[in-house]
Amino acid sequence: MASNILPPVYDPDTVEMDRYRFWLEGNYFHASGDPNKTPFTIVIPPPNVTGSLHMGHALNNTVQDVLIRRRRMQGFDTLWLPGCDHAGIATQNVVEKHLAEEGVNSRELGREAFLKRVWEWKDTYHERITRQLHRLGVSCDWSRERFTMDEGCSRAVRKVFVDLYRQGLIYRGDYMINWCSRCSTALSDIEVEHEEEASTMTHIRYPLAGGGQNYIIVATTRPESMLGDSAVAVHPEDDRYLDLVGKKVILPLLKREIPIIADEYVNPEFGSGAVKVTPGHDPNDFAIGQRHNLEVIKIIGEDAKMTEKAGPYKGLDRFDCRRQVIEDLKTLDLIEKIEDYEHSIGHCQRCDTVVEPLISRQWFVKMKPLAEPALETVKNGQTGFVPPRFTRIYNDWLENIRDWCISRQIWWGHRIPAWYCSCGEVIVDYTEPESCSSCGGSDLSQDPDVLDTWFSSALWPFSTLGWPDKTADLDHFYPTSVLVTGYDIIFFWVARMMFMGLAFMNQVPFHSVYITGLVRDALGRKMSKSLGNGVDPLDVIENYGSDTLRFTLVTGQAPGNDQRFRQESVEAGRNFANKIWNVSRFVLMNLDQEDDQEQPPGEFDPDQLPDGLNRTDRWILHRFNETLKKTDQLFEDYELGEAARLVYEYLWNDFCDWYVEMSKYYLYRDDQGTQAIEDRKRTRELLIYLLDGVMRLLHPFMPFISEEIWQQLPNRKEEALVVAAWPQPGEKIYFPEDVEQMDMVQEVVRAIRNLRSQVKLPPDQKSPVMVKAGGRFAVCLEEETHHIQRLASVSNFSVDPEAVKPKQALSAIISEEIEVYLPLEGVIDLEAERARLYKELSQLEAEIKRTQSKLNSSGFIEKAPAEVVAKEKTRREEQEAKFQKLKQRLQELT
RNA sequence: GGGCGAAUAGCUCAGGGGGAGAGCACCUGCCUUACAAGCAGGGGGUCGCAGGUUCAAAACCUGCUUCGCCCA
Repeated sequence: MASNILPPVYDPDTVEMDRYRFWLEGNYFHASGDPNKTPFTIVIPPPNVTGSLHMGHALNNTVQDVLIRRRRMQGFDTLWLPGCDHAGIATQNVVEKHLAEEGVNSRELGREAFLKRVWEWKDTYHERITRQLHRLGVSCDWSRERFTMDEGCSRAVRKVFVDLYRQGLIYRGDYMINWCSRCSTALSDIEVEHEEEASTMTHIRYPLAGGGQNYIIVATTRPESMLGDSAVAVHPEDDRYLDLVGKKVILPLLKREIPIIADEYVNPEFGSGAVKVTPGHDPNDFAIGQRHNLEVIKIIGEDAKMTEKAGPYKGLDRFDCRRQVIEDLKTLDLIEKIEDYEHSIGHCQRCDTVVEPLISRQWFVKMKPLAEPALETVKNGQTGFVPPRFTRIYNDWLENIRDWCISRQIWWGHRIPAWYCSCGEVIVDYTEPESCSSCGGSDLSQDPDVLDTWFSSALWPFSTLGWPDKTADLDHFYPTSVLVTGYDIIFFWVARMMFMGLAFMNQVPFHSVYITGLVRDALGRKMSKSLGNGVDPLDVIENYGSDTLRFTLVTGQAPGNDQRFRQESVEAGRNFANKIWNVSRFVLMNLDQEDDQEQPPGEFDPDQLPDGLNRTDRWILHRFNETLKKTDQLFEDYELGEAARLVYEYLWNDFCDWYVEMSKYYLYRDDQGTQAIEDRKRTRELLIYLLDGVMRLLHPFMPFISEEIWQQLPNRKEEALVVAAWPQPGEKIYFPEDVEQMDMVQEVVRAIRNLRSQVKLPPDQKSPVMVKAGGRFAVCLEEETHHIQRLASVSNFSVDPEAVKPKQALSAIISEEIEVYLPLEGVIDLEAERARLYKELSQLEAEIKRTQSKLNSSGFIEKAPAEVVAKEKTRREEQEAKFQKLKQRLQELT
C-alpha cells in the first residue's frame, strides 16, 4: 500500500497544496481562549500592505511559526495573531506612484476619492500577503486577524491619543521637525536616514558692522542657509573673539545686521571657531537661538523652495539657491575657500529625498515620562532581548530620547482626533464633537493630518486583543510571550510597544524579544529593489517547497545575525526533505510483510520497554532520547538553527545511516523462526515509533512533509500532527553502555570499509575479516557479526583474542585491544600499504608528542582536574599501544 | 567621535577553557531492492594579528587590522 502511495522523489507541490487546507479545515490554528490552559501568544509583526512579502518576512514568520507550532504541540493555548499594517507614508507613496502611471494626480483626485483607491490597493495586497503566508505554512489564527486601520484598532488609537493629550503627554506646537518635501510631510527623527556623502565646506567672510576691512569667517556645508542666519556664535572662552562678542556683522547678500554671540555649544577647535546660526533650519542652531532669543527665519518652505524671506532668491529650489549664493558670494569676494568635506546628510526613509529641518506646527508625544518605565522593565528583566546585546541598543535610545513628532501631512492613516473651532478652541475627543465646548459654535473642522503609522503599531499587542474593551482575549493572552522582529525596528516598534503597553496595560507587551538578522544575497549584499538582487520567497517555494525554504532559513540563522541566502543552502535543504521522504518510504514499505497477517506491528511504548530489545534498538532509542533533550534545551534558549541542525544530524546520521541500515538485517532475514519473527515485529514497531517521533520533532521546522508522512503512519492516536503531542524523553531509556559498544561496532565497520577502499574492493565483492579483540568489546563485536557483515561487505567475520595477522592482509589498529585484519587473495601493494601505515604512524607520533608534553608538565598533573589527567593518561596508554602495533606492522612489511 | 557585530577548511557558516566541526565544492569507488537530490571512503585548517590570564586558549581579557551595522 504505502509503496504505491509514495513516489521515490519528493514532490512538495502535491503535498503542500492540500495540507494547509487540511489544517484550516481542521481549525487547528484556532486558539481556544480557555482560561484553564496556559496561553502562548505571539502577535505578528504586521506586514505593510504596500506590496508582497520578501525574504525577511519569510524568515521572521518561519521563526514565529516554529515557536508557535512547538508550543501548540506542547499543549499550550497558542495564539498567533495575524494582521497587516496600513503603512501610512509607504502605502500613500506607492498608490500615488501607481495613480501617476495612470495619469492621475492624487492631490487633484481629492482626499476621499484617493482614500477609496488606497483601500482598494489595500484589499488587493492584503489578499496577496495572506496567500503568501498560507504558502509559507504559518499557523496563524486567521479568525482573529486584524488590520491597523480596522474599527477596533482605530478606536484604540483615538483612545490613546485623547488620554495622552489629557495627561499632558501629547501636545501641539511649533518646533523643528524633519520635513520631506517630496512626501510633503513631517517625519520623526528616526524616519530620517543619515548617509555619509561627499560634499563641500564653504568658508564665508562675514564683514563686521561699522565698516573697515575686518570680517569673521564662518564655515558651512549649506551656504544657502546663510540667508536665514540670525547670529554668528563663538565659544565664550575663545580669546580670538572675546572682544567681538556683542558686536555685529553684516550678513552678506541680504545685508542684515546680526549679532555675534557667545555660546558653549561652539567648538573652538573646529574651522575658524565661529559658526553661523540659522535657527530656522538646523536643530542645533534652533537650540542656540532659543538660548539667545534669536529670530527664527524660515527661508526654505515646505516645497523645498526659497521663501520671500530669502529676498531675491525667493522661489529658487534650495539646491539651485546654494549654487547661486556661492556664485554671488564669489562675485563679492566673500568666499575664503571651499574645501571638500564629507558629512552625513539626512534622507527620507521612504523616498530618499534630502530632508529639510524646519519649524512647523505639529503634534508631539512627550517622551521622557513614557520612556522611564520602558527602561525600568527591561532593566529588571520583565522583558528580555535575545540575544541580550540588543538590550543596550534599546536602552541607549530610550535614555537619549527626544519628543516624538506624530503628525503626518498625508491622507492615509488615522486622522488626528482634534477639532478646531473658528473661535480658536482646540477640542480633542474620542468622537467628533457636535459643538465647540468653549463658544458653543458648530463651525468645527478636524485636523487634516494623520498619525505616524508607528503610533498605531505601538498599540498592536493590545489593540488586536480587543482593547480598549475588557475582552476575554485581552485577559487571557496579554502580555504576549515573545515578539519576533528584526533589529532594524527596535526603535520604531519594539520600544514604542513597550512604553505604550506599560502606559495603557500596566504590563509589558511581551516577555521576550527575539531579534532576527537580515537575509542578504549570496554576496552578502542587502536585498533591494534597485539592485534587483532580491530573491522572491514564493519562487523558492515553487521550486523547492515551503519546508525547504523554512529549513534553509532557520538553519542559516543565529539570533541577531545576518545570513546570506544561497542557492546551495536551498539545495541542501531540498536534499534533506528528499531524505526524509525516502526514509519514510522505506519504513512504510516494510510494514506490510506477509507475517503481519498474524502479527501486525503493535505500538512501541517507551515507558513500557518490551523484552527483547537488542543493542541496536537500545542504541537508537538512547540517541533519540538525547536528541529530544538537547533539542528542547536549544528551543528554550531560542537556538532554533542549532535545534534544526541537531534534528538533521540525528535523522540523517543515526537513524538513516545506521539504524535503518541495521534494521534491514531483521526485516529481510530469510528465517521463519520465532526469534526472527519476533525481531521483525519489534523492528517494525520501533521504526514506526522512531519515525513518528522524529516527525514530531521536525514538525515545527518542516510542517508540510512531516504532517504528510505522519498521516500515513499506523497506530496514530491524534488526528493531526499539528496538534499531536510534543515528544517526551522516555525515562526508562538510558543505555550509555550500548552507545559505547555501538560506537565500537561503528568504528570497526568504518575501519573495514576504509581498508576495502584502499584496495578499491567493490561492495559486491565480499571478503573475510578477522578481528583480534580481547577485553570488553570482544563479546559485543561477535554478537553484532551480522550487522558488521552487512554494513562492511564482509563474508566471514571472526573475533578471536589470539588472532594473528595473515601475511597477505591489510590491518587497522583501532585500540589497544582491537585490531582488524583484511586478508587479500592477491598480492597486496606493499609499497602503498607501507606508505599508508607510515603516514598513520607519523600522525600518531605528533599526537603522542602533544599528550606526553601535557603529562610531563607538573602544573598539569597538579592543577588540572583529576578526571582530565586520568583521561590524558588513558589516552597516552592507548597511543603507546597503537604506536607499538603500528611499528610492528610496518616491520612485517619490510 | 561612541557603540555593536563579524574574521574558523576553497565557499557559506556552526561551535565555544581539556584532541578543529557541518553543508557545499574537491578526489576515489559504487545505478547495494528508501533515496545518484543517494551510498561508502578520502584530502584539506598556526580558528585575522600581537600581547596577557591559565597547568591548559580557537574559545576568556587587552590592544590592533579589515569588513559591516547602529548612534551622534
